[in-house]
Amino acid sequence: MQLFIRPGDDLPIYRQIMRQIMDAIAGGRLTSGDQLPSHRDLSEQLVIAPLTVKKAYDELEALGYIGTQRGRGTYVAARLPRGATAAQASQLEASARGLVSQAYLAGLQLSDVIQLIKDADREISAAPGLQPRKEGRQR
Amino acid sequence: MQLFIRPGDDLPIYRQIMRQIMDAIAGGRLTSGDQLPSHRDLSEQLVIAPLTVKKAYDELEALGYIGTQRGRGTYVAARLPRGATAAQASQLEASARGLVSQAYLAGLQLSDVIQLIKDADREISAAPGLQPRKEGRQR
Amino acid sequence: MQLFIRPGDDLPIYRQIMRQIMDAIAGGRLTSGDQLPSHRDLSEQLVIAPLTVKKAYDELEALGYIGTQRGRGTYVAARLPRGATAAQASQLEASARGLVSQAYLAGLQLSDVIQLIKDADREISAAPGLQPRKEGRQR
Amino acid sequence: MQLFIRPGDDLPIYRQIMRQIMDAIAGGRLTSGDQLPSHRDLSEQLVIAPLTVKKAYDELEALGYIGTQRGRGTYVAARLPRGATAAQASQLEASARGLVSQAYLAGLQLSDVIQLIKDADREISAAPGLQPRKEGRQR
DNA sequence: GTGGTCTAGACCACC
DNA sequence: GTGGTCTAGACCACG
Repeated sequence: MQLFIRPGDDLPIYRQIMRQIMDAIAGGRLTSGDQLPSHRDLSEQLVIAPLTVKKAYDELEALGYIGTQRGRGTYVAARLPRGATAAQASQLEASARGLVSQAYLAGLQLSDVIQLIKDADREISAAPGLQPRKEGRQR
Repeated sequence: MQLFIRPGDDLPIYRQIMRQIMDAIAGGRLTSGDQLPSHRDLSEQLVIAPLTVKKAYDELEALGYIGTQRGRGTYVAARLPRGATAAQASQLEASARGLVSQAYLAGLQLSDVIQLIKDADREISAAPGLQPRKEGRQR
Repeated sequence: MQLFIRPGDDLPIYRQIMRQIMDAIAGGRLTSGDQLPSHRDLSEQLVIAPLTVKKAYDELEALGYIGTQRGRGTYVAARLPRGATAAQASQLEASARGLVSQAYLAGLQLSDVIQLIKDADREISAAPGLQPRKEGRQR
Repeated sequence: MQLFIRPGDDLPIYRQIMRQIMDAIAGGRLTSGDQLPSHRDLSEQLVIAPLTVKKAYDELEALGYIGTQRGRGTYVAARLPRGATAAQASQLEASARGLVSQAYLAGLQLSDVIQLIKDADREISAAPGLQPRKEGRQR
């Protein structure tokens, strides 16, 4: 299980957790049915309050990425909310625009940005990240 | 002068202003020496508190993008802070990673993301955006 | 025997079971003296823990809907607890209020809600639901 | 401002709050743009922890009923999430089914249930409930 | 043991 | 003042 948080970061801890889990799903390292560690275990491991992890899980559940079953655990949703909504699409455009603008201010060219994207793709697809807890394994 | 803010957005208003001005600089629609509207005028136009605009200007000044000349107004800095700092570089990587991850969750492919980037490039370079207030044109 | 459970549901599994049995009694598909499947059989069929079914039966027994005869099985009670208690009445009002509110938020009218009620009535009275295990038919 | 909670209730406090606010919206006593009391004020008034109210507000926001603006307050959403989704529709059917079943067990007839619905309609539309805090008013 | 709820504080960013 | 985040506990319901 590799999940990293940077306590003083600009991004709230619970969002760092959300993002890493969503990254793992996006990269295929977590797929439908995989069990996530209990929010208590994860909080212990990351040395943060259980509620903080729970908040991340709650939001992910509200977004449809994971589902919880009382007394049993938390799992990656069977049907992931794919399919670009209009809102998603416009947000992606805004993000792309932000990235490009940011890059130009730093003196990069369009080709440099595209290289950045390719690097990110490789990183997301390959990163070891988050070890799901499959059936009886783990302690 | 076209500047748009969304009050309920995730991004604080003052950051929305900062970003749009930085975008305009990145896109060449604002260049060294161009005058920005006074924070009072801008606040009136956007129907927000003057302090909020002032905060955006202050931060931009602290970052070196603009400079104020007491009694004369606010101008885009003569020497813009180009040149990728280490911090900037790592932040760009993080942004790229976020964009790609977000896109994959929405079901897009790497090629789709690259297209998004190209679209953003065109939009940033061409958009009319922020109309600088050149020389004497007052109000 | 048709009994359906949704593991990740808001309602605990044991309550889903209780509700479906109470529905069957309300709809006349189960009546006084009908035998219910053993909690072990039912748990096997639903692929859940036997304790969960037992809890549902225990609660139903505490409420007076069913009775167990040691060594013989579980049966629908001879004298069902009809007669609206004050508590039941106020709960019914609360449920009705919840339903109406929920419907209005979804854009429905009063008449639509009444239609929903009529549909539900038809469904409850007619549905095949829970097949009681009459007399000697064993497994 | 009238909002009532029953601490020991079956329904969690934060859901009681959610429901009453949704009821108020459904009944037209709260409409788009109305400001809700701050979660701190409301928590004080109800004598519960601020986080509990906040959780109710958070969930309502996730559902699209209200929106928050940092530093300004919380408001009823401009565009309420009307329009029966498939999920909403099936949930309404389930609720209706539950109500009817519950009523029959209590010995009521179909006509009695319809009367219950009509009573609930009157109550929701007329109840004084939740006083929105319009512009400068309040304290 | 798992998730669900709640408390009573705290500090920060924003407007 | 507002909302946003976080802590370090606690108790309960569920399976």
